Order: sequence, then C-alpha cells, then structure tokens
Amino acid sequence: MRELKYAILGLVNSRPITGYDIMKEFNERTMSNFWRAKHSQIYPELQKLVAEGALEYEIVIQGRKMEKKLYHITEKGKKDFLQWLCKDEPISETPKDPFRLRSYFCPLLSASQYRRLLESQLSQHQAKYDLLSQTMQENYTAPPAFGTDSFGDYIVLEGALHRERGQLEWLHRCLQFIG
Amino acid sequence: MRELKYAILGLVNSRPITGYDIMKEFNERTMSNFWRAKHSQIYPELQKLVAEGALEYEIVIQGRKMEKKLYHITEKGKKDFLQWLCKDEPISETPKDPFRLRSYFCPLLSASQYRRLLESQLSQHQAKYDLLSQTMQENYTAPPAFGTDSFGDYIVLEGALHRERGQLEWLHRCLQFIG
DNA sequence: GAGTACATGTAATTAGTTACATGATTGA
DNA sequence: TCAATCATGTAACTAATTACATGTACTC
Repeated sequence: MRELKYAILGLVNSRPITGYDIMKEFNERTMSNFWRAKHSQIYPELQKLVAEGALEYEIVIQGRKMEKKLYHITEKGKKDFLQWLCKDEPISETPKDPFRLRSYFCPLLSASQYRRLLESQLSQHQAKYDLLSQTMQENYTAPPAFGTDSFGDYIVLEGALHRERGQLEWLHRCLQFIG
Repeated sequence: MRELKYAILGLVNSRPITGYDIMKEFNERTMSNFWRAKHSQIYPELQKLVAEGALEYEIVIQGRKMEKKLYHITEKGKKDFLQWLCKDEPISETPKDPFRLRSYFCPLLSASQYRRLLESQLSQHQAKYDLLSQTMQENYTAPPAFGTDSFGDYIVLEGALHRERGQLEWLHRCLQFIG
C-alpha cells in the first residue's frame, strides 16, 4: 500500500524538509504515535520518490561545506498525496501484539509469574500515558478548530491517549482476575 | 524476535496439530485478535522448527491417501517455549495505523470528506465490536478462573473488546469535533 | 459431477530492522 | 578537543504478503 510513501509526501507537502528532519518526525514527534521509520528506510524511499517525480530537492550548504538535501513536493506528488488522503479504505488488520500473545498462553505460568509481567507492562504503559497527558496539557488549552494546522496533531494525540487508556484498563482487569 | 516461532510452539504445545489447523487458529480463531499469519509463512516456519529440533511430526492418512503432517512438540521445544513465555520484555512499539496517518493530515480535507471517512471507520469498528461482544456472550457466562485452559482465551477477548472500545470512543470524539 | 474445504508447498516481491560506513557541525 | 548531534548513505538480513502450483476429500 506504499504507506511510507504517503507519510513522507504528507510531511514534505507541509514544508520543504530534509531526510534527517523527516526521520525526527517519525521517531520523536507526534507522528511516532502511529508511524515509525528508520533512516535506512527513509533515504531510499526519498530517492524512489524523486525518481517517480513526486519530489525534487535542492542542495543547501550548512556551515562551511556540509551538504543537506532539502526536499520539495512537485505537482504530481501533491496530486498523488491528496488522492490517497481522501480514499476510504477498509479498517486495517488488527495489529500484532507480543504481550497479548504471551497472555493467551498465560495459564502455563504461575499466578505470581504472570502478575510480574502484568505489573511491568502496566508501569511502562502508565509512564507512556502520563507523557502523552503532559504533552496534551502543555500544548492545548482548548481543542483547535477543524481545518487549522494543529487539528491533525491534536486528534492523533487524543487517539494515542484513548489507546493507552484502553490498554491500561485491560491490564488492570487482568490483574484483578489473578488476584 | 521470532514471535511467529513462539506462537506456533504455543499452539503445538497445547495439542498435536497440523499446519492447516495452525493456519485456522491464526486467521479464524481467538488468535486472530493479536496475531495473524498466512500459510505461506507457517509451512516454512514449521520446517525450520523441525530442523531446530523443537518440533517433530508424524504422517497421518486422511481418507484414502491424503497425507497430513501432525506436529508434536519436543522436550527442547517445550523448554524453549516456556523460557520465552515468562520473559519480561519492554512494551512493544506503537503499532502502525494507516487511518491515524490519514487523520494526521486531515486539515487538507473538507469537513464532509473527513466525516465520510470517519463514519466508514466507525461502522466497521462497530461491527467488529458487536461480533466480539457476541462471541463473549456466547462463550462465557462468568469469567474463567486463572489457570484454567480458557483463561487465556478469555482475557485476550477482553483485550480485543477494550481495544475496539477505545477506538470507537476516539472516532466518536473526532466526529464530534468536525460537527 | 461440481463446488467447497482440506492440505501442503514454493517463488517473487515488499516492508522493515540491524549493522556497516562516513564525514561535518556545534557547543562545552 | 571531545562528545553529541547533524547528515546521508548502503548491505545483509528478517518478516510478511501475494502469487503460483498441486492434489485430495467431502457433501450436495
């Protein structure tokens, strides 16, 4: 489905950007709440998108001589992206989840062993939830209006909070069962 | 992390089983709520597990001459599996989500276009939730005790319900914002 | 006899991770 | 000058999907 392609096109569409900054978006910014990619996947994809005519780049000199490639979207890239954006696709496959896989086989563990695993998951998910909560508080006093630039950011952050909340509730329920 | 390996070992550990039936577990049973695999991935992995000494098989004749391979777990396989099962691993990476990717860029769509996408997602997730709900009602009058065979089945079904509930709540919240 | 489900495989491709590899810039 | 970060790439490998390929058994 070339999702990485469209994730990149979306970013370049919003502003001229380097491969390095695209990587930061994927791994450190809001984007990381629903898509991640390493630089080793991003750079080849950028080259492919230039070859396809969806992107162009200019060389920019940083400092004395370091070369950066600043990518711009082309008309073709913009058309491609907007066409993808409004497509109504069936809900994606249920994501693979290694902890649920363990949980499925948990009757083979002792209660104390499984409790230990649950508590570890719980504390990590709680930390993640707290961090998301904090980001929300620090960045939004009120929900931004639909159509404003930050609306996308806001709703996916809301989505991440809902997802973590569901996860935490489930983990608490599991703990409750094993007593 | 060889998760497919352990998913298969867990199934074979519970009973002697054919590759075909493993495929059914992955794609039609409870397992499909947190792990999926096609037969083209399962059969080679089974061969690998036999080569590793984690599984053995016997040929069983079905009808006149059709050969089935009935897989059994070995002591080594059992040890491998139990060792994996009690391992406390860090929470898995946030799953990739194509609809959230679209949502992130939704300010480029009109309200009616994005509403259409949201409503489509909503009805599909609602249908999934209803199906899970029904499965729960049909199979469990009361939660099974920890340690019983059906406990694993039960909690991952609970997990799937929590996940879908979180997703539905988020989609409703998005709809609410665009009015 | 036809259609569906049972049963098992391989080949080609795409997606993604880990490791290898290099060099410049910035701030302490 | 040292360390962290900026910046860009490739190679090897693992994971997963799609397509190709074949034949049997069961039920209507």
